[in-house]
Amino acid sequence: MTDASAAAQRAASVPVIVGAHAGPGASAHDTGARPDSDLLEGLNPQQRDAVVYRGQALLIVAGAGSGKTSVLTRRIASLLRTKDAWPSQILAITFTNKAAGEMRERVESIVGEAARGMWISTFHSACVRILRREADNFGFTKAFTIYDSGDSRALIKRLVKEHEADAFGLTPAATQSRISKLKNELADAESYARTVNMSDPAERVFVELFGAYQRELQKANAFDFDDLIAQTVYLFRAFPKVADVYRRRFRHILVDEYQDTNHAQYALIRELTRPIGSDAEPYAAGGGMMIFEAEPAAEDAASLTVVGDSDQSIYAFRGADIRNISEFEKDFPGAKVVLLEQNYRSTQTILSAANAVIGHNFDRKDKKLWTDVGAGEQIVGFTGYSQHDEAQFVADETEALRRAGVDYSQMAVFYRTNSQSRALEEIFIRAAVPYKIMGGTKFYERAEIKDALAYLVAVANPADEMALRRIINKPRRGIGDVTIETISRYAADEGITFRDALGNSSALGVGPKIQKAIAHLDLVLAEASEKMLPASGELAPPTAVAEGLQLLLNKGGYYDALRASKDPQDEARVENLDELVAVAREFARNNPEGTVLDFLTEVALVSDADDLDDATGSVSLMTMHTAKGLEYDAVFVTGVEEDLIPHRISANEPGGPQEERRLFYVGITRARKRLYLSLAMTRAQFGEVTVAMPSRFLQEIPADLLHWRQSPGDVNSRGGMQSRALNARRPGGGSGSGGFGGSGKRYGDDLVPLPRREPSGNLEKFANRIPAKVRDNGDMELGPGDRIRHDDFGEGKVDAVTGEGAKRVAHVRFEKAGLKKLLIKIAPITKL
DNA sequence: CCTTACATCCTTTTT
DNA sequence: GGATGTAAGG
Repeated sequence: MTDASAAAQRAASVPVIVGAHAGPGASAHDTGARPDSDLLEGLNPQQRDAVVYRGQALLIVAGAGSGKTSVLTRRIASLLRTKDAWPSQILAITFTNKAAGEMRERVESIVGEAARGMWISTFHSACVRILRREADNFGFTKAFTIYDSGDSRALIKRLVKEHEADAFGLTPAATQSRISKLKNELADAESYARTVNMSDPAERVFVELFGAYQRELQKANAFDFDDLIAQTVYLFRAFPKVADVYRRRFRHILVDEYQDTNHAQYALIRELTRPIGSDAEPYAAGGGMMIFEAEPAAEDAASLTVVGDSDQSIYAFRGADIRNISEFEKDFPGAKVVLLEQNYRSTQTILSAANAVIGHNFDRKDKKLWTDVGAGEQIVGFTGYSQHDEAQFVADETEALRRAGVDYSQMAVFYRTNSQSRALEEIFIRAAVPYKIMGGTKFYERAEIKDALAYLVAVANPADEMALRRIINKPRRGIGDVTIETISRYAADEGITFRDALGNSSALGVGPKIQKAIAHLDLVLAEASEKMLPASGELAPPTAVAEGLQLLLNKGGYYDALRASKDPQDEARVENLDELVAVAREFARNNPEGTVLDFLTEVALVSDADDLDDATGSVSLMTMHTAKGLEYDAVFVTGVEEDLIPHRISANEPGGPQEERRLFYVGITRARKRLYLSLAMTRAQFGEVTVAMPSRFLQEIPADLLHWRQSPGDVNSRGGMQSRALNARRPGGGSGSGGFGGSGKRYGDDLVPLPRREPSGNLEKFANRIPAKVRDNGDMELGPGDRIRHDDFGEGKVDAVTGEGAKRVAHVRFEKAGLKKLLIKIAPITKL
């Protein structure tokens, strides 16, 4: 509501007055010079179109690096400048909170104060805002909390156990992902039950679980991530009057990364862009497309702008439906489509490689990125013997770039799975390269942080029994499962909540020691509650959250327990908790009126990518998923191996290999000037060393674009365990036996055998050819004293053998090369 | 009720 | 290799 008054205030200071609800109409841009002409400077004709178009529906197909963020921000600025919209009429949806923050900043830098009052946020944040306002309408309270995937997994785990559902193959993980998928399709337990054969006991149990899960959430006054969207849609459908409030308010809706929206998000957009008052009468809801009813007053519907690129759709696994974007024109008849193909980010070499790779996806609209900045450097390829060797190459190369004047913050290292970061991290530490891991074991997923937050939840939302159960014995208070069950039964018998039962510790019939512990916990929670949630009408001081948190941790005994512990990790845990308190203080500074709930909401909805990268002066490490939307001068894509990218699991999923290719495409198009593709011949995956094969995607890159610093062939014919990063040998010579994939496994649908391109230069003749087999010495027996010959190092004597099985390492003293460690299974050695 | 030892599963990707 | 779960003993 402050938005509205702020807008009104500004309205007084500008010459053109537009009625409060009279939307666009008489816009200013028909007369004379455009008020937004400065916004169009430096834009190409297509970008211009996208900024100035005014109509019901606009699809901006924005290839990687085509300046879409700039277009989107200028479009918003233009809407404001031309008085086609008030700030409060704009709803812009981005993929991450960070993207939202950046967009807001950029709009503000153009139009200044006038940007206030816009909603620029993620789907999830926007829905929380709406739900908090409307929660009382449908069986929740404003104090609802948000379950992240860990929370809901814990709940599901408990339910699976209670229903003995694992007997039907319903593991917690499987159940969770099925429920999530269904929610993304806007199904609930009842509607799902109608579609399946309920005589199948497994289905019956699943429906039972789904229903129980939902009841538990409601009882706990909590939403999970998927609910935030789906329940908002239900809210709008069940209460058209409420929906109309938001339809009236948001006249211009803009959605970024539209290719990654799922059905629920699509439905939400659909609801918001209906004409006001249009669903006074019921309409066919539920699965699939809804037909746009003949609307009497189409101009009443909000205008919709979506931006996306189907080649960058990488979230199908969590329900993103590429049809949302590919059928946009069908969904919104008369929609205007603008195509942005000129790339302002990368060199032509990088773009050609990207085009070639993505061109292998069939069933896609052909789109070719181009640039006028020139070819630039060749892509560099490197093959390490192990992931450590590969990491060493990356570290050495970052150092070389640094010396050449590239700032660390302009370099990034990508990988497919989070676990790959470990090897990189080890080497980076040793090489003293400053780095920052985005994501990974996330701060807010650490046990101690979750515990601390559970304390806050226990205060802010007493209905949330999960949170209470989590902290009731942390630190150890002697309250185990038996006691918890006792409390739970007592609460049920008395018809009170679990939280209230804690207040009656003397009535529980537990031992005096335990009774005292419960009473103490109850007291601490009550005290914190008083601090953070003053009686209605009063406002808690900004510092209340931070102080309340400290109170809980101190008086609750959490800090003491950690400090008393002799586990060295607990020291780090204390530091993490201190950091959380600091986060709470920071929050208070930015949101003087922020409540505990606001704090918890913010914390629940931050993502890795948000974890702000003022990584000033450090190299960024992240997954390719996290990399979406970012760009760097130099990019290293590591682990370019079969089973990793494309990931092994994707092989059996419909469309899996294609999505993996898009992911790889996203990775390489992040690079501005330099792109490195690296892999390792062996990779330690959960203890065992496995032999890795070069990714099929490497073959899809034209040979003349890729210069192998050390090709898979080099590694195959010559051996060794230490890094070759700095003294890399020339590629070519003697390498490149055999073709690709010979006897190897086959994957998925799209392993297309490529005719080999004739390489342009002789020097790198077979450089891009990928060998089928890696050397394998089988179970070569070696022991101390044995003499061996190594292809590179010559003869030497074995000092010792360590490790087991495939990981056996020989420590060898060579006559010329000195002491080396060799992985016996694959080193190019023969026993003498 | 807590601690320890052993077993098992696992690894995509995330709001 | 790591986290998480189960069984046994204290």
